[in-house]
Amino acid sequence: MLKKTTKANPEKKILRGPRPRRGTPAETRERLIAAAARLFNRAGYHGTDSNRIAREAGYSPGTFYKHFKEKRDIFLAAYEAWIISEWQAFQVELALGGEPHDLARRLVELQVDFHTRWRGLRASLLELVFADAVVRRFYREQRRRQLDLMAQLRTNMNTRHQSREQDAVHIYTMERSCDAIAQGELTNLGLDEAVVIEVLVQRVASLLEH
Amino acid sequence: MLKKTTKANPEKKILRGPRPRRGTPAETRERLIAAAARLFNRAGYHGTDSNRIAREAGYSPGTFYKHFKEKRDIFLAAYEAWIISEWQAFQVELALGGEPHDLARRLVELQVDFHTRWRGLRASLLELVFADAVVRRFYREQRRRQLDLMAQLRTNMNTRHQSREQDAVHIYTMERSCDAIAQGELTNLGLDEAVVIEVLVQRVASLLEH
Amino acid sequence: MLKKTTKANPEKKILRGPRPRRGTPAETRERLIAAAARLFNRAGYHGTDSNRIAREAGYSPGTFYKHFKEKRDIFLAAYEAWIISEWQAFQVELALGGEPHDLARRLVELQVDFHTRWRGLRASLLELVFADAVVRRFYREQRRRQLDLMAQLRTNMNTRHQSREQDAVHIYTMERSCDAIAQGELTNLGLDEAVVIEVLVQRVASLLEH
Amino acid sequence: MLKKTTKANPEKKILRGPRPRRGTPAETRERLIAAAARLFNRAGYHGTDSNRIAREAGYSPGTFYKHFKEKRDIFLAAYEAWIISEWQAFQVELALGGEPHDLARRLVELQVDFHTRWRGLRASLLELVFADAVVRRFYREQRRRQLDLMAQLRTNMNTRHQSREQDAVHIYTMERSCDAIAQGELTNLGLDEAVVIEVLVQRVASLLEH
DNA sequence: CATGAATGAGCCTTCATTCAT
DNA sequence: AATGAATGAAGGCTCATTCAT
Repeated sequence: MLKKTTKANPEKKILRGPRPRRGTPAETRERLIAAAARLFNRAGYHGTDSNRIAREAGYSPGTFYKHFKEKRDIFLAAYEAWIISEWQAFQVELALGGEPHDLARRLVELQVDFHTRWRGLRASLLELVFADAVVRRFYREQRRRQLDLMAQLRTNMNTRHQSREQDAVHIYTMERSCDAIAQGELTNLGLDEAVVIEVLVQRVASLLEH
Repeated sequence: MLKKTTKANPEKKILRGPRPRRGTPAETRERLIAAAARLFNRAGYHGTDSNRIAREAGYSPGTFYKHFKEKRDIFLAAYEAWIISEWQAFQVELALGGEPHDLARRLVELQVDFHTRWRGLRASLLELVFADAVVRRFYREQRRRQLDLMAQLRTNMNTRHQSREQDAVHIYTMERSCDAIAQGELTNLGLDEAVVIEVLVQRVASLLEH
Repeated sequence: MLKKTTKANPEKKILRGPRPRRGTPAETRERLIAAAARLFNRAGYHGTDSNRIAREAGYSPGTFYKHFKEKRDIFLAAYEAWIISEWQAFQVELALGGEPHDLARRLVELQVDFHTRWRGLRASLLELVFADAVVRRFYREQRRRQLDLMAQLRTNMNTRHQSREQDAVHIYTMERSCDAIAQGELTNLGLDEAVVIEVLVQRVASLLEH
Repeated sequence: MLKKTTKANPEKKILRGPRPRRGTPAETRERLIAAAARLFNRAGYHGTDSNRIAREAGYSPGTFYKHFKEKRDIFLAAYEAWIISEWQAFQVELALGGEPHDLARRLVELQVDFHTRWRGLRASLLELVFADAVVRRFYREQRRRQLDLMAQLRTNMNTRHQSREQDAVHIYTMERSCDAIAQGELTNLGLDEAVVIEVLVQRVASLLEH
């Protein structure tokens, strides 16, 4: 009753990822998040199970739960990783500056690129935001920052004035269009992605001009 | 005699929906779809189980699977029901006509209304489109019809010329903005929904003008 | 993602109990409770897993959870089954009546017998009463009935007067002694079970005499 | 920068016990046993995990398993610690002597006190004795000593003669009644603990008189 | 046409235990 | 002597789906 007998289970040894064993907790955490991001982007949140994430990162199920209280938490962590990385890349482009139209193009391409690489996570995001209060709160917080940033940019760059509500519509336009490109929707419908991108570039550019 | 222990499903018999029992297959099917739509919109696709749908409609699990090969199928059916109803309402408004700005307002409000009532299904839609090839095909088909309709409208109404790509971006803008309103995102962020709606109305109106 | 592929798992077919398939829910429930009682009495609560209970009853894991919300619930149900059956047997002996000493002996032997057959469940009971608030409430309720019954018997039989507190100590004495016999503790320590039983019989008899 | 996502074990570093680190092996062992006793008495054996015991004592899981081969072993060690301490206290009272009734009262109160402080461990004891052969052997050994002591006391004090079997019943009565008091069962049922204690005192006193 | 009991694969999560440092 | 990251078997529970009536 008390003592567990060990059973041989040879297949359990087949690990997909590398087998790090012993690193700093931070490294392990990062590997888990990276693995989760990969899998979420391949199969979505509901198509990915926590044991598989651990295995993909080269760990066992227990390790997963040493770092994340529940499956949802690693989704949030991966989501955050995406936000941070997209954000940084965005800041880099902004800092580089350039002609409004050029800058706009680079920004749009950046967003398309990120939405493509994170499309699985993004596809799951809406359902989780709808169904899970914790994800919703986190999501709203990101949105708030995004709007704050846009407002601040408008001030700094002395761009065409518009309201936070107009900013929101702009964000939604960009976001949904980039998702469509990322999901291959346009190509699939016989539309020309380049044209859509050009439309988006125009919109962004018109914001950047004073 | 003695206190009864907890029963797992004491409410099993309590059916939420009416208790139709015996009707034409078509009626049964409709009731199931209506029940599914209600539940999907309350808890999302993954938050709704097929037995519960049957129960909500007043049927048993077996009946569910007599009418739908798998859970996904009833999602598609509910999705289709939404599309058709929104579509019809849209046509009615179009037929009523009126001043471009007025018509635009009615159309925007219509879409907001539908997206609000179907927000749970819509929230699940993207993940399913991403993860499931059949849903994806169905979704693409709807999109194609939508684009065809817009193109046709443009011709009929002799409106401002724009490309299918521009139509797509317009659709995305409307869709994502209406979702945000439906999910309560704007209110939650302290934005004024009325202002956003006004922005959308302007965009639609500008399309309706020649 | 959505569709699960069926995997062959031949060993899963090995069921220990009979394979009833389709009976009334009440029958299924009874079989599950009987199986749980058997296993709890063999290995204790923590040494018994819910899947095993289902299998022992001839069902699959899902069936278990159709009838019991959680593992604890079937423990309570088995506990109740024991209480009811011991109770009925006790009433039968009381109704048969007889000489105080004879009756006392039959009652003691009855209790020893029941504690022996239910020793595993009894062994787990205390820990659960301690650790689980729901089990505790249920347990207390049984105790209250037991005390009520003793009080009532005293009145009816016009037996030697004693307080509810004295009743409690009597109950504890009987209970713990019967557990010890049931667990084989006495034999194991080289004591004579018959002598202990005689001591208990004397105590019960002295209560039955006026 | 961005809001941190939930961490599984943010409190991992927060140690409940003092932070001893480095001491003689015997000290470490004692601290672990003390921590285990505390936790077992709070949540029972199955409600306490070995890592938590280590943490509570200010050590790591590895240290735990350096000192105890398995979780069961620390249970036995805590159990033994209780037996020894109760035993010593008992001897002290006996040595103090006094009027039979006074002595009896002190002994009963002593036992109630110990059973109260060790109630979680005691609650788990029966299940472990039932389910685990090693615990069972240990437990039986304690019982044997207890009976031996009683026999010896009877000889020394020239008390009323009774058999080992009668001793056993006496022990069971005391034990189970004290457990009930310790678990709050009596208060919970509206009985008067003081009265029960008085009953027990009478029983012990009658043994101490010649 | 409908039932609903039963299925069983598999997911999430825990926790006793190990071992490289 | 101690650490603590990592393990992995296994348990509780769910839910899409089937099938005998």
